[in-house]
Parts: sequence; structure tokens; C-alpha cells
Amino acid sequence: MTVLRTMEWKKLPVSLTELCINTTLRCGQSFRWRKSGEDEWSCALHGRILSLRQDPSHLHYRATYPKSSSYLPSPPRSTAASEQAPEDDDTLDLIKHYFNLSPNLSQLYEQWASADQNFKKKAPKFTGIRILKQDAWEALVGFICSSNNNIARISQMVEKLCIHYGPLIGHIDSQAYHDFPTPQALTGPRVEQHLRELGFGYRAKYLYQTAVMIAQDKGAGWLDNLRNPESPKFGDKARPAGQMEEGGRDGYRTAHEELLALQGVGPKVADCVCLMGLGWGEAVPVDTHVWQIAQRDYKFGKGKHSSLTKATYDAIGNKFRGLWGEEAGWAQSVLFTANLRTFSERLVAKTEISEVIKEEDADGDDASEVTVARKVEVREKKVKRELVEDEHQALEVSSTTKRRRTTRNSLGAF
DNA sequence: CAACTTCCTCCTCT
DNA sequence: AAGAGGAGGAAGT
Repeated sequence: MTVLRTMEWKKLPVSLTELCINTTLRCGQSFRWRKSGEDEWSCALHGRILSLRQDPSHLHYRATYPKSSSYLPSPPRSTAASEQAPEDDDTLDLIKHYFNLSPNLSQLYEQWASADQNFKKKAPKFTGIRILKQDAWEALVGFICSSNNNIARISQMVEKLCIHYGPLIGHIDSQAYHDFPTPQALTGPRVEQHLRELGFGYRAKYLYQTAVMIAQDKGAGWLDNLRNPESPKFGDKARPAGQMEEGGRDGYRTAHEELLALQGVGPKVADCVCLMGLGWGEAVPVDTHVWQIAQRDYKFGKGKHSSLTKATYDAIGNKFRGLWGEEAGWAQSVLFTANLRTFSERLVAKTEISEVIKEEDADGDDASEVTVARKVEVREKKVKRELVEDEHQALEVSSTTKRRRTTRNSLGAF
């Protein structure tokens, strides 16, 4: 097993309204973070394992390096593993970069709320959601995997990719941590077949072909040259970007168009990469959830924009950019997260379910556009059912420990 | 262009 | 118990 050196825990003052890792790391923009303990998150990043905890006033962080890491070039001055060259540790800078901590999020929320009544209504229970500055290649791969897929399985696929093709950083608590594979690592002649065997389905071909295009066809640095110059790679200097327009800045539009040339990359995936990997805050990825939001809350879904065509896609992005401005993608991700099933319990006070159901039913204010696909209604009803069931289960367990377990819940029980 | 179909697999519901 | 349907889409026709 790899020898590691674990740095000490350090802390950075940050409020939960500026950053909430428990939401930000689970809302479907990154797929590699794992809960490594009670309220502890870990991920291999930039040649180290980064572990995080958060309390209301601070983000606590710790890096764990492999013994012979190229990221800490200076020779060890002490033999004690925990004392080695902490002055060379750039983890704080990495965190500020990765979590995109420069923008004042509370201020942005206020701005979005004052411009948009719907945001004002939905956002208060979903504070601290930031757009991460992920590696562009990692974002590209993750979102190619995301087509016709859900977060849980995307995470599984990305993990398989890292295990089989990414460099091992080390183990913590017998859990292996691999960094993300390079594009080159996915260009081997049997990669596509192997990925199919690993359960990637038709995405296997996309990943292989895209890896070849990135590693061989396009020149070195092609992907990163599509970055927002105001939001450069970790360690690089910022340069000004262009002027904002309805369709976004020139650099954003160029990046979006260029990305469409890659296999498995359509408008939605291109915008995910633009927003979360290339630093273009005005990118608005429109997936089925955002499409539902646009119909339910922003009067899309009828007339000219009755179906999600390319024209409708662009119109939704333009609408949101006009409403929220240069960081429209950030605001969009807040509403998106509020709409996710995983987080929908927050819309409900766990104590009084019946009341909440009434409230939600009376919630059909917004112009009562019921073309909103009964999918949404069905889903909401389903959520309500589940909430009621969850509550019942919780009550049962706490009171009598009955064994009313459905088959799917008995995973690993015996 | 818009509309429709196919592509893989896993999970859920019926 | 088996089968249909859906899931943060994209590409081909």
C-alpha cells in the first residue's frame, strides 16, 4: 500500500450562505466526491486526497499526499510524516480555486432575487450553492456519461473510469483514491470494448472517440483555450473576457460551438462543460429538469416554444441570461437543485406532512399553466407518497422495530 | 429545421 | 415474477 503523508487539519472561515459543501457536492456537477466519514467528504484532486468538513463558521480541510509526489517538489526536511513541508502546501489556494470562492454569493443571491420573484421564492432553502471550477476534461467526461442517466450511476461510471484508468493516489481507511484519468489514458485500442463491459453502454464509444479527438486530433491545450480568461486554470493568471450580450460573451459562444464537434456532446453537455469546466458563468444547461422549470415558472412550453427544440433551448438561455445576468448559470443551478428529488425534502417540514401537501397543492399560482406535463404532477405526488412512507417507516423503526421492509430496502441485510 | 427513432444499462413501479 | 417505463441526451434519418 502506498505510503502517505497526511497534513494537519486547517480551517478557512466561510459561512454556509457563501458555501454549503453538502449541497454543492451532491447537486450533480461533480461526480467523484465521496462521504468518507460522518459529515466528511473526500476526493482525489490535483495529486492529493482532499478531505473536507464544514461547520457553520468554517470549512475544515486536510490534504493527504503520496510520499513521492511531484506536487511537493521540495525534499522532506523532517522524518515525521505529519510535519513535512507544510509551507509548500498549496491546498488552501486549490480550495479557493476549486470552490470558486471569489464571487460574493450572498450578494449574487440578492441580485437574482430582486430581479426574479421565482428565484426569491425558491432560493432561501438552497443557499451556499456555488458553481465549481472543475477540470475541463473531467467535466467533459462526466457530462458525456450523464446522458439518459442519473447522478448515482454517473458517479459509479466515473469511479470505474478512475479505478481502471486513473493514477492511484493512495488509500484512506482501506478506500482507494484515484485521480482522474488523462485523455491519453482513454485512447487505447480496447478502451471502447472495455468500457462497454464495464456497463457504459453507448457512451463507451463517445468517450473513446472524444478522448482520441482531445488527445490526438485537436492540439494540446485546445480544451483549455476555450476557457473564460477571467477564470483561468489553477495557477494561471486571469485576463479580461469580452462584453456580455443576449447570447452570452463571444468566448462562451465560441466554446459552446467548438465543443459540439466532439462525439457525445450536444448543447446541454456543451453548456455543462462551459459552466462547470471552462468558467463561463452565463452558460445555461437546459436538461429535462430545467425544461420543466422553464415551463412551470417561466411560461415556456406553448406556442412557438411548445417543445424543446434548438430554438427553444437558446430562448431559455437568453431569457435566463437577461434575467440573472453574467452568472445566469449559477442562478440556474440553484433552481435546478431545488427541483432535484434528492433535495425535495427541504420543501417539506418533516413534522407536519398533511399541511405541507395542502400548501403544495395551493401552490399552483404561477399563471396556472397546466400544460406543464403531468409528469411533474405525477412526480410530485410520488414524492409526497414517499415522504409519507418515509415518515411511517421512521415512526415504525423508532417505536416497535417492526420488519416491514420492502425487497429493495433489504440490500445487504442478510 | 422539426419530428422521430435508436442507443445501453440500471432501477423502479406495476 | 416478468416486463414496461424512465433516467440531468445525442446522433442519425
